Amino acid sequence: MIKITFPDNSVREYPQGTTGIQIAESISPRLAQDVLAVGVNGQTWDLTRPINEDASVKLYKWEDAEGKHAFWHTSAHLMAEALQALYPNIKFGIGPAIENGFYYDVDNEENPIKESDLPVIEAKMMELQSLSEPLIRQDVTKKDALQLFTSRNETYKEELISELEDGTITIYQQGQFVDLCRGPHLPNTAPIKAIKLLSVAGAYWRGDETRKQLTRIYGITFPKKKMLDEYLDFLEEAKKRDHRKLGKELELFAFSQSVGQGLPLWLPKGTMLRDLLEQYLKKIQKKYGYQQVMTPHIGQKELWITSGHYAKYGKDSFQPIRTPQEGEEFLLKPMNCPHHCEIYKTAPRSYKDLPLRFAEFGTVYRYEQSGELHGLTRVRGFTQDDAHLFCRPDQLKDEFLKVMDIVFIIFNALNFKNFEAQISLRDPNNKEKYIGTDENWEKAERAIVEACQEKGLDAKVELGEAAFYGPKLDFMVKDAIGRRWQLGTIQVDYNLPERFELEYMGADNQKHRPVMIHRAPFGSMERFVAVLIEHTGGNFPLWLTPEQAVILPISEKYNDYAKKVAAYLEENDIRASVDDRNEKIGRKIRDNEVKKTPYMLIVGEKEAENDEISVRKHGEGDKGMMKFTTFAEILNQEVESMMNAWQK
RNA sequence: GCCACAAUAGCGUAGUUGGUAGCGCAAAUCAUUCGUAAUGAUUAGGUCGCCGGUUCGAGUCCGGCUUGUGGCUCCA
Repeated sequence: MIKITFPDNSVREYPQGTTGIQIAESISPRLAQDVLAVGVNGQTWDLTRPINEDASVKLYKWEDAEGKHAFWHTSAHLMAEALQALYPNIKFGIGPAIENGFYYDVDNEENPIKESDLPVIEAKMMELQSLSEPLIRQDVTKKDALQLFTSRNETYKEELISELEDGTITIYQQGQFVDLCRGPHLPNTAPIKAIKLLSVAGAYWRGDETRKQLTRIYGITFPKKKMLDEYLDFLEEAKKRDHRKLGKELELFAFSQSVGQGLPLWLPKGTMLRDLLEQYLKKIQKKYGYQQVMTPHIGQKELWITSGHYAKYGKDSFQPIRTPQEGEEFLLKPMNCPHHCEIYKTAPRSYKDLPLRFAEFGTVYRYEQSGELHGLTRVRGFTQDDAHLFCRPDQLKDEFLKVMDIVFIIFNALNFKNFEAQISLRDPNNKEKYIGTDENWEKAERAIVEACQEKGLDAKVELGEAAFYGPKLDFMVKDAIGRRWQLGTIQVDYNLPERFELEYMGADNQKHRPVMIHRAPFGSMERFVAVLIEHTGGNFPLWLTPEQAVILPISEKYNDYAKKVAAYLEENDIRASVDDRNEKIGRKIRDNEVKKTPYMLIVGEKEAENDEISVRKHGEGDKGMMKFTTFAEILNQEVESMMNAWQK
């Protein structure tokens, strides 16, 4: 007998070789039906794999990430089985479960899979699923595995196997389909009741641009048809929050083919929103000792040769601007750091002057690959809420922590609760990609890791994701359909101060090198606004919304009174307008609900007599009458408290 | 940049064997002067993204380009 420990620490005895599914059956038939995989001493196993020693066991259902993972991984195999049945010469790459569903990379050489083929593949999957074929796990030697997949002409699998260690190789078979696979899987395909193949895409083999591009087929499956319908509904709903759609509907920004790809035009309302965000951050930065600076949009090419950016990005960027002067070349600035370094150098600095914090909403231009452009989140011209902090080494951690505070203030004000933090460090195996000494890198990386620890911030560490001049701490927020975008960023840099020969005079009367922090709490105004639109669905907080109130006269007879109210509100810094169209009140209300204006102020005979308004709140309805002066006071108080919450 | 898909009026869209473009909203005009999610009528608006080809004839078929969408790669 073996002892099985459950998550609640209860222990039961089972015969040696008991499987996860048998354990589930011993507890309840319902559980046996719902269970998808089993955790054995922290590893996820197949339900049919015998457990031969004492173990702590957790049964995973659909609600558990591990359960979904096994479900979707098996679905990927089911799709592969269907593909093989339909296209006998198809070759398989990899086919994992992902956050929402699964994919398989395939190579159907002469006849690549197209979107129009998906329904046929789906139908075949259904057909095979109805057979409820078992997935059979088998340990194999490297030799046998190579032989098996070579005989099947699976060249991609051969490559994968050749890199594996003998004795660790397992294969899974269901029906005619055999796959190199670590597992775990469902016992059989029976639970996969609802199937939807979503899209096809090109994907480079092993993520390497220089290698062959395979066809990646994305799909998702569920144990119930209803769950699939709900998921598809969710995707439909998410489309309504797409910032590109709302940006157009709410007249925030636009693109023009004549202006160029990835070069957004900010419309009046979008500009208002962006301005308000900038003012908010400026106010915070002022409190935190920043000084605003302004620098030109271009600079001599030599600036970026000095910084190292030209060597790394020069040929893939907007090309230099020439002048009538032979040999003179300027670059559109792709970042603000060199300019800010030059500001630092305008005066001799003393250790007493530091830290210096130069902030600028700096517009930069980067020639992103055409395929990368995406709404406002990835553009070729954008404005960073940039600042560069120059400090003494002993001030670094404190400065870094204060920058983190600003990021948290911003995220908090806009209700970004589910952000993820990522520490991006050097790839230790690929150091030639980076500039600067090992010593400086280690100092910088340590500073970030320690700052996160001090703040109790649970940050994921990613190797190889650092900028070429220094490590960074990034804050990522998801968009409406779950794509992650980097917003705030904080970077520690020992390298640029050296390249620009920045100095300060220490208390010891010796010259020292300052440390630099690059930081942008929003990241870029464009991307931040994009993610904000998707988070709010266009229902912006009152302090930020371009139009806070609209006055709706019942008929044209009350237009003059409406204008009087509007003038008062404007005098009191409230953004309001009059809807004086010749329409019925019901129509005006509807249109302004659709425009998501927070307050509708309805005025007719009753209101005009007493300097009153009828207040209607967006999404809530009629709030009754009040003096318009009272309304202005209440609204301004609300805005005030929202904008100053961070100071408490 | 690569793979797949798409592009019809300001916006959203119909147009299924190729036969000369509809609809809704918005706009303009007129009537109506209205009390909490769409008043009615009339009018105007389209070289069907661009260039080329096939054809008696192309929104529709073919090729190239541009722009966009979903991914891959990239992201200072």
